[in-house]
Amino acid sequence: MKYWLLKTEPSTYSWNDLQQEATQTVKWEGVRNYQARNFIRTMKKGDLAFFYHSMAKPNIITGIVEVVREAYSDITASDPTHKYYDPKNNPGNPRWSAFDVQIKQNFKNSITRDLLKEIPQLTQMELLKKGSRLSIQPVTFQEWMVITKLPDLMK
DNA sequence: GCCAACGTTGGC
DNA sequence: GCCAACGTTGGC
Repeated sequence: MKYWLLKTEPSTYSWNDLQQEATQTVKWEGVRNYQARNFIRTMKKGDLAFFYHSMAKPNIITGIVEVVREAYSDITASDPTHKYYDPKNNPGNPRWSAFDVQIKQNFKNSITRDLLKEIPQLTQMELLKKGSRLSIQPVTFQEWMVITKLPDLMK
């Protein structure tokens, strides 16, 4: 099993939006970056991911989601009316992939980016690297273990 | 194949 | 709102 971090701007799609979904599941569409797409294609059912709010005040990890459907063709790329439309997409050989995630755990206390930056074991984390823009990032087992323990410590 | 120009991301 | 860093595009 692998671990991930999924970035989203809450003004676009938030943790609260996900909680409102009938099945607490969402199609993760609109990724238009090759590196992120390649990660999507390695995802397996049961993989877990942190749900991260970027461009927010403050930036936080809100909880954990589980991959419930593995990579499939992102149809928004071939829909001219969709904001994620990609005119260069070839529907016969789709260039972009989507996947589905479902809420696994809601952190009673969100973990702020500021807190993550204070943890010595996380200095190498992709999210915290200068200039890091990847919207889908692998998280190491060690990082995962450190971070999942934080909500309890914050009580 | 190089690289300048451009548009976007995203922390601060 | 600023601006550094990044990925993509396109002329050459």
